[in-house]
Amino acid sequence: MRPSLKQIANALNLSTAAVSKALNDYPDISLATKKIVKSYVKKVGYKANIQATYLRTQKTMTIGVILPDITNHFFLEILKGIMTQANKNKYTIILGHSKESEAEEKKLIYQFLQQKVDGILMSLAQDTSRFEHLNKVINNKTILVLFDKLARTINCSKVFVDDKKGGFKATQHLIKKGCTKIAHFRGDLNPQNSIDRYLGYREALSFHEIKFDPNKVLISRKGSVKEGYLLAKKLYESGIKIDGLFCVTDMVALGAIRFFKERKINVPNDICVIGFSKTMVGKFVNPSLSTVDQKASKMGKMAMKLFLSEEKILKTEKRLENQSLQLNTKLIKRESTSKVS
Amino acid sequence: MRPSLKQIANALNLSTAAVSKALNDYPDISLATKKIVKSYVKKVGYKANIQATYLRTQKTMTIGVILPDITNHFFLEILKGIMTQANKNKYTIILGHSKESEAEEKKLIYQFLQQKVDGILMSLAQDTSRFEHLNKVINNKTILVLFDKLARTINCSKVFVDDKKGGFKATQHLIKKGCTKIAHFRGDLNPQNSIDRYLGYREALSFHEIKFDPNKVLISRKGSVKEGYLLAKKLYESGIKIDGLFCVTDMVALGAIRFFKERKINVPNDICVIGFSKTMVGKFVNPSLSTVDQKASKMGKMAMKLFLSEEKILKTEKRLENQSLQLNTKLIKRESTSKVS
DNA sequence: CTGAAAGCGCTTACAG
DNA sequence: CTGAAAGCGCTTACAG
Repeated sequence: MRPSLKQIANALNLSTAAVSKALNDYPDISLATKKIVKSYVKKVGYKANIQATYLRTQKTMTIGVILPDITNHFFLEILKGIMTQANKNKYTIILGHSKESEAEEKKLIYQFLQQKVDGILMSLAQDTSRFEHLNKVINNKTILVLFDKLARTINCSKVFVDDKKGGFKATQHLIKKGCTKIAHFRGDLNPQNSIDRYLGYREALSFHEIKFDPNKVLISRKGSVKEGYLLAKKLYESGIKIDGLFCVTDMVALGAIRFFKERKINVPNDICVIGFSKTMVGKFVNPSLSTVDQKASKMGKMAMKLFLSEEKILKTEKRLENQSLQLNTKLIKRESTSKVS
Repeated sequence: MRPSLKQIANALNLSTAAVSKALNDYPDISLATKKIVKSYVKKVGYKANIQATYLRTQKTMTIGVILPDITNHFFLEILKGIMTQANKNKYTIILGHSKESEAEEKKLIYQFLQQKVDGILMSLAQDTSRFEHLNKVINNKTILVLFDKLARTINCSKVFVDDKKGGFKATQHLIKKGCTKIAHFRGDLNPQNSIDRYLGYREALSFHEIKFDPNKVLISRKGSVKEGYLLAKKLYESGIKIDGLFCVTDMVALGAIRFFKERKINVPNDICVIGFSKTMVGKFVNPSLSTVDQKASKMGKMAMKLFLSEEKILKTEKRLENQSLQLNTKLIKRESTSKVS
């Protein structure tokens, strides 16, 4: 059994108050007693009971993290970033998995609030369209940091990727490789990310004075390999000719490439293909897949840093800053676009 | 602000004791009051404060999970299994990442014990060779469940894959495809898993009366793609001829295949290759990779179930059962072994 | 069937 | 500089 404060106090012939104050470096305790207390505590390995401490201080040193898809490599890199940063600052992570469902997300948030987490770091589920549960967090004075999938209208701190610039980079890369008939398999109309990637695509076209052709834009609802395959097929059978393709995710790109292979269309020589997200697989497939890296681990790190910063402001100034942070993407050039132009 | 027990009691003109008992279904409270209390509580959305409850009951309804590698898809599937099962039973998961380091693992365990988790579910770090920290968990009467990477000697509940049978299946599959000169890139000598896969390999050979040739067994320390490549190269340059290859992980197999491709050695026609673990990539590469599925999600589910079962036994009989559970693997046949024999 | 009281392990205003 | 006492929000033996 771990010793209690009382036991320490008894052993040292001090009051629990004195021991507690010594441990927490109160200025009104003599240096001598502090030394005695600290060395004894170290010896017996005493640590304050977190739950008991909470009852007085209302701080649990716990962060709730909600991920929409726990098997998605991108979110795991984010989680890794969060955890590394959290550990450094003595925070504990409790993990929730919304499975892309708004209902699950809601449940998790209520659970976290009940557990009195100091903050919630999360990415919204695909599903999420109403935001009362998020406002509940804010009204509860719990710090909320949204990362990646988020809604601009929510009043909290945010970290997100500059998807528009990312889409621009991807498209421009194709243009520089000599592509002029560039298709785009975009994501669903709802999450901001896919809209922004699409806007980046359009901007790159107009910047390089290539006429936009709505027939070359198809929508992938789930962003899956299968959809990529089917969209490529649809485009091919419609007779529209292309020499470049920018896909909203790596998975969609992989599906498209699979279709092109079947039809003996060479990637990259006949069609250059680029994805988005830098998933694990892209490096191993043949041809290896060019993509846009979102720097997931950094996103996690920044989300946690935003939390820490907000926490500090909250403590000293009793208010929140609600900072927004936009991260840059990085173009990863690989075989699927390595045509000599 | 969430209401407290006291506020509920005041509003209902009852004592806090009565309200608490009603909520926890004590038999000595009238059905009528229970109804009143419960409906009121539901209306105002009261939930008992977890930390305060803990102080009395010593139950935190929290499970600590330690993963050696948080970006490894296999562990994430396990985590998914654990979480689904945990949620069903109202448990919260706090997550630790040991990064394959014994020191980190130790720290996390001490942190979890301090946080008074009800149980710890973990897979050992590659690094871990001493077990005091695990014994500390056991002595602390905290339930310990080890999954996947474990040490047989530790006195706790365990879930693991039947690696030997898995290795047997993989090797036998090659044999059935007509391979007779089968190499094995095995894992390091330390973790039990790679030893068992190796033993399965040997058993399959001897079962099918193929002479074992130690020169066909090479060791991959880290199980990486690069090592697979280098081992394949080494074997090739040594002049030893093979027509089948069983690798300790999918990554090693991928590396080997990359080398064979470079040398225009056809997989599967010249050499059949099979991996182990069913990583994401295997499905997308060309040729797609045959492998042995470890059913990670089931492993997580079972780990959590073992915990629940131990918890029940601990509560009623004040002792632990320390159950061991061995899971079966499943052969996944894909292109890398689809030679017609 | 219900309530008063003690106590889980801490922190902190207050008194000295 | 140190200690006695109250209290955070619950549960539970005990009394009635």
